[in-house]
Amino acid sequence: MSGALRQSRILDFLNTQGECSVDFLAGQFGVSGMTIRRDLQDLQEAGRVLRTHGGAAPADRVSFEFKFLERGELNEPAKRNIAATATKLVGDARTVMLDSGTTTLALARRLRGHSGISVITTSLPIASELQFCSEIEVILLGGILRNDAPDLAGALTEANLESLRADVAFIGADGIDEKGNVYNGSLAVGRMLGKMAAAARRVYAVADSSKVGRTALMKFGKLAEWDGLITDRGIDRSARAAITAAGGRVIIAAEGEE
Amino acid sequence: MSGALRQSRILDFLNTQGECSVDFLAGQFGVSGMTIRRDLQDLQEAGRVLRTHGGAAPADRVSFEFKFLERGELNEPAKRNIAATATKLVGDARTVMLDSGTTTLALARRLRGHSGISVITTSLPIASELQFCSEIEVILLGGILRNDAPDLAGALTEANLESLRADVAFIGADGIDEKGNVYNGSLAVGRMLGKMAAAARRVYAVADSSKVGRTALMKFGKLAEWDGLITDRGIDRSARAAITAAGGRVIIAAEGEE
DNA sequence: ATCGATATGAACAAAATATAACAATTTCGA
DNA sequence: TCGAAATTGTTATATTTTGTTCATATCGAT
Repeated sequence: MSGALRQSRILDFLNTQGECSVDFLAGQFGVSGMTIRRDLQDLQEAGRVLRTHGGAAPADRVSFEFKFLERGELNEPAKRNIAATATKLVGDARTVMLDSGTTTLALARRLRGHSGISVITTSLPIASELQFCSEIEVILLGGILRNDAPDLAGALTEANLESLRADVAFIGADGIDEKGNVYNGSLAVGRMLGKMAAAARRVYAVADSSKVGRTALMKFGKLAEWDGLITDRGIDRSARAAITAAGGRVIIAAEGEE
Repeated sequence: MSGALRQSRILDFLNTQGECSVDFLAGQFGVSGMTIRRDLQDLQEAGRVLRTHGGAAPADRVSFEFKFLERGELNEPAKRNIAATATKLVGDARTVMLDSGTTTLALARRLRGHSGISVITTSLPIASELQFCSEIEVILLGGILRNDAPDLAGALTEANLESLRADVAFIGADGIDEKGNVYNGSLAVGRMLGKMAAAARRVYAVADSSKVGRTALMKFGKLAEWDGLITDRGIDRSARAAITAAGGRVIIAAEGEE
């Protein structure tokens, strides 16, 4: 059993039966007390348990997690650069809509500096990221929690979008073709994103360059009707030219922006 | 066997039986540990597995945590008993509304066993708790994320409740007086909970006995119009008699139910 | 407050595991 | 068939993890 798994199990024990002694945990896992102490120290530093003399107690807070498959690295430079460029395009908008996704999550992190803005999103991680920013109002759109991703979609989400307006929206794309059509891999999400785009005065697509030139299940928008695509310099030259010719604006994220 | 196929099988192993050691995988495929390590490195870079020392875990997930100060101990026996009793009262309801709070969170954990039900909630921890139960549909009501608690309220939440109906609702109370009036400490949340109660066929209040005999800022319901209050045996005898006389039903949670 | 018992963390040692470099093998296209 | 490229195995060298010992700190009961 790996250390990470053992630590996770220790949390299970603490959460189900309250305080546990080091000796008890050592016996449960067949390891020495020192190992348990080191585990508990890690967990304490992460704020997940409270150390007591002789053992540990569940932290005096409920922590919960939203997990999702990490498609690409959150820290991929391209995504960070795209997020940095997108942040500048927020400008003086007071109301920002954010689609879910790792790029928009990186963008949300950068919004923490801004104050007095409202963020409207379907993404639980984004809501999590901004929950303690007292200067930012987070509005979560209602809807059905998807099984494979921590975000919301469905009829309720769409209905909510009908009654909201934003100054700017940043929407992720699973694919963008040469004509500037924007695609999503899910029918339900694509339909919802179409309404999100319709509810914002300015709309930007965010997508790393690998998405350009690909299509996906559902077309839900057109760059010519939006305000731009923010992507990285890896974009294919001819694809870029074709999109521009079709009326779309392509914004290349500057590199090394932090 | 090709490398790609082997990597795909490795994912199968990890997903079906959890953490696997390098040696185990090497034995399964009849290849050296080095080959497995290279496979795992590829999979890790693709974000599909988590490396651990000695093997890999399927927790190929990024997690985001919501944390909030817990007012009472989640592990307080009274709350667990109340949750256990409430679970039985779900009966054959297909749609369950859950207020946010530690008691309802404990109730949500018990619902994981049920299949084919829909859970409607304003609580992010509850959504988190149920997100991987594929048999349970989680509907998160939209709304404004509160700064001091991981749940939603506001006009959007109330509007969402207008369009939903549930078989049963469990609603936490900050206070319950002798006439069976149910109170909440926040105006916005109280108003929202009034709508939640109106949207359910059966409604139960859940509150540990310390809340009985107290009032709070806003009255939003009346036990006489609901189906009962689930509390623990610590409830004051005269308060219980008064509530019953006023037409409220008091349900005492059995102890030691796990 | 004092004492004995227990818990703790630092330092070190040992075992298990990872990494890098290189050799051997296989694959695939011309 | 040949040879380049990719894949895999082997070996030697780091790195991580775990266990043990021991001086110090902490707790609970007088």
